[in-house]
Order: sequence, then C-alpha cells, then structure tokens
Amino acid sequence: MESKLTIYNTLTRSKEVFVPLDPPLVGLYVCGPTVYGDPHLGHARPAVTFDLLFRYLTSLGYRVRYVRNITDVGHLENDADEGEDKISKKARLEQLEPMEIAHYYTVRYHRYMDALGMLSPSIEPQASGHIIEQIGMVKQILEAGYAYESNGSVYFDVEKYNRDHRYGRLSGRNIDDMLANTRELCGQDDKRYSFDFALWKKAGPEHIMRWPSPWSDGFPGWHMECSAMSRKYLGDRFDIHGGGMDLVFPHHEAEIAQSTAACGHEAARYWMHNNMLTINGQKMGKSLGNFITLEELFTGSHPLLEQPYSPMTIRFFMLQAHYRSTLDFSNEALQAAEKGLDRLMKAVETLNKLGASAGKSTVDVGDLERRYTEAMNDDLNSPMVIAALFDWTRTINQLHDGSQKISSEDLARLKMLVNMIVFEVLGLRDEKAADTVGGTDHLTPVVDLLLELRAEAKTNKDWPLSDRIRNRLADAGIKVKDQKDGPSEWTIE
RNA sequence: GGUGCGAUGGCCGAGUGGCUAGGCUCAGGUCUGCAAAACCUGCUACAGCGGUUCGAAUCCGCUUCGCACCUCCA
Repeated sequence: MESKLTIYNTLTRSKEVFVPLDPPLVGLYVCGPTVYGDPHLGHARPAVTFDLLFRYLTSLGYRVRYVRNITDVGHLENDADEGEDKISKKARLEQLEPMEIAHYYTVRYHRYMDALGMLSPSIEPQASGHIIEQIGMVKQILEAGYAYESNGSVYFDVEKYNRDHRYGRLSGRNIDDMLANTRELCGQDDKRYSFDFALWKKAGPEHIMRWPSPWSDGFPGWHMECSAMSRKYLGDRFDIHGGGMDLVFPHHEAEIAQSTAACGHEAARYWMHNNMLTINGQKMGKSLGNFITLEELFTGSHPLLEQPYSPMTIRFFMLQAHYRSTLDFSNEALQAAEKGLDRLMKAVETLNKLGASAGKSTVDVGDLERRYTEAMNDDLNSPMVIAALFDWTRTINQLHDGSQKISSEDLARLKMLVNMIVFEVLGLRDEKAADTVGGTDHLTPVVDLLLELRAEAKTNKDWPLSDRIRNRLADAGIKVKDQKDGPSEWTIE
C-alpha cells in the first residue's frame, strides 16, 4: 500500500491522494439502479468505473467493502416530489406487485452485470428493506432541527441547513442566490421552498407501497435510502461515494445535507463521478429513440446497431476512455474496440504459450509495470494502461517470432503481470476461449486430421486441395493460421 | 438564465509547457505457394483570435461551437 493512488474528488474539484480512514479497510458506496426497467448502456458506465476501482483497490491490498444499493421504492418520476413512484407505476401498468417488478429487474440487472464481468458488490441492500433505518434517520434530522413536518410528510429545511452549513458545495450551487430569486413560497404545496426535498412522504390512497411511521403511512424520500444504508453498512464516516455525474444534484447534494444534519459531519470523504455516455453525439433518452438496452446491444436488435457487440467489447470500449470523459457510442467506435480487444486477447494467449529464449532479455518488463502503476494511480487512467498493453502486444508478437528475446525469469514476470492487469484489474475475459469449451474436445481430433491432410497436400504442392480444406474450415467458422515452421494453428471464430 | 465540462489527425480516444500516446481505418513493404496473422514504414493533429514564455496542443483572456446538470434518466 505504498502506492500513491490519486483520485479526483468532485467535492474539491481536484485530484487528491487517496488516504483511507482506517486502512487496510476501505468503504465504498455506489448508487445502484432503480429497478423498474431493463438495464441499458448507461448502467454499464458507472458499473465499469467502480468495478475497476474495486478491483484496483483490492489488488493494492485493501479490504474493500463495496456497497451498491438497489432502489426499489421512493424514486419518484419527478424530483419535485410530484408524480408516481417509478416501481409502482410499472407495477400498475403491468398489473403486478411492485415487488415482482423490482425482483424481475433486479435479476435482469445481475444477469447483465455478470455478463459484463462485474464483480458482485460486498453488500447490495434494498431500500424497501431499510425503512426502519430511514425512519430513524429522519427522526434524527427532525431532532436536529433541519426538517419540518407538514401534513404528514417531512421535508428537509434547506434554508436553515444552509445557514449553518453550506448547501450546494458539491454541485457548485449557491442557495443564497436561489433564495434571493425564489422569495415566493410554494403556495399550495406542503413544502416551504421549492428546493426543500422530501425525507418522508405521506402516501395517497392510491399508493401501494406504504409503511407506518410517526408522521403518516407513507414512504421514504428518494435521497434517504443512500444516506441510511451507507451509514448502516459503512458507518458515519466512510471513504468513497460514487455514482453518475447526473446524480450530483440533487441526489448527492441531498445526501450530504442529510448525513451532516443527522450526524453533525459529512459522511463520505471522496466523491467520485463517472461521466455520461452519448450516442452519436446525443444523450441517451427514451424520448430520443436512442435508448439501447444491454440485451439489444448483445443481440444487435436495435435499429441503431449494425451488429451485435459482445459484453467484453462493451467493457473494453468503456475502459478505453477515461471515466470522467464523456464517451460517444457509435458503431465505428465499437467495431474498433472489438478488433483491438481481439488483438490484445490473442497476444495474451500467445504470451501464455510462449517459452523463454536463451540468454538475456532484450525487453524491459519493468516498463509495463511502471506504466501500469503510474496510470492507475493517476485517477484510474485505464486508457493509458491499455496503451501500454498494446505496446506490449507488439513486443509479445516480436518475442513470438523471435525478433526479441526474453529470459525465463522476465517471462514469468511478464506473464504474471499481463494476466493480472488484463483479467484481474481490467476484468476482461477471453470470450473466444470460453466459447470453445464444450465443443473443442470432440472437434480437436477432427480438425487436426484435416490439417494433417492439408499439410500432406502442401508438401505435394497440391494447392487446390490445400486451399479447399482451408476454405471449408473457414466456412465452418474455423480459422487456419499457417506458421513459419511447425504445424498450422487454428482458432474458432 | 444559473452551474460545470469540453472542442485533438479519416474515426475513437490519452496527454497537458519542450521529447512517437494507443486502438481502428487507409497506403506501401517483409514473410508466405497464395491467403490470414504477425512485423516494418508512411498518413504527424491539437476550434478561431490575441497574450504570457527562449518555447504552448498544453498557461491566461476573448470568440465560436458542443455537451451535461438545474426537470425522470447511470
């Protein structure tokens, strides 16, 4: 843990050296999905970002408790505390229990996250399972005087909070200005000011999801769940809170206010936010018709997609951009990522089969190690790591064809390093290798026989036969690669 | 309107005072019976206008354009 990992803290708008509160433990909380619809491309970005962080911290020797919530209640359609609960609405439309909706989409979410190679969080708490904790925290905020009850609902008193602490620091908002401009009170509403947010909402008669509380039968405000659950599992103070940039305001701003009001101090030390993903230069939105689910992506079943893209292609594509940059999705970019990943995985395979050369190394394995460490420590600069890996892809191919040399000691170190970076930290998986399991055992002797016959044909300079075998195998999805010396190799495409 | 972020070669995408990012595409070459793969070579860019500097894509200012959040969205 000597490394100097720096991460960009949204709170200070600068890169800071990461110092855990209680090493080797690290507490990481990330806002998870609201499970009312199929997981889409946008869900993959924070998942990849924080999976990378989780994996890297773990590889540095930290014991990370990674908490990612499932929002199954309280997330309304409109943040002005109007509108229907998202889960309830879906349940009503599909004539199902809200918990059926939540369960169905939670399972789907897990399935696609698994496909994308995400490690499971340490704890994945559901908002509906933590109503008691949320009510408890609302009580504390009321006792501290930073909330008021109004007609069975409880609202956070932003104006009062702002007098004692500063509201809006994370998102760069100035409440004083907002106050000056918003002198008129929200007349018919229960709230005093439009920017006050609900901690507890009284449920109308049509509301299915409701729990008893000291104030009314109702349900918690959306922001409460993260404050209550992060506190329960990570404590009053914890290291890192993450999420998408779109959550900075109001969600995370409200979380900070809630935690500070209840505990007297802020909860999270570092706030990390991944940037958004655009599709052909536009943000993804249901109304824009460019809303692509992960299922559509993996099967190619969306009008915008020229072909299916594998889960690892998506993961690699995202890792090729820095998590704080906007990333533009396009068929061209995805196809480039697919080819690049293929090149990289082939090199890893080549490396793992490689034997040491005689004599001293002509390559410096330390170069990869230094570049990897430096890049990851610089706010998880995965694109730089991948650039280094591609430089070493060339080197590995040169070792393979003998134009470079490597000692057995260096080779062992290189194999260890490359496999660690590619599989354990970047979390990639060799999809082609995985595909062949099951079929290969029976196929191998057959293909080997055909290649033997082809080798004989080649010896006899019977090119038509040789090419026929190669072409027919290609038609069957088996690609033949002739070697300079030795038998031909083959791979399933 | 408010708050932020950005504009990099054919495409994607790093970098951030002086030294080739990388991937994909394209062109030429080596190898090969021919392919494929691999390797070598080439295409050398930083929105515009000013300023600071010995030197700026990188710092400062202005302009133009784009994006995100402020309203449901990861």
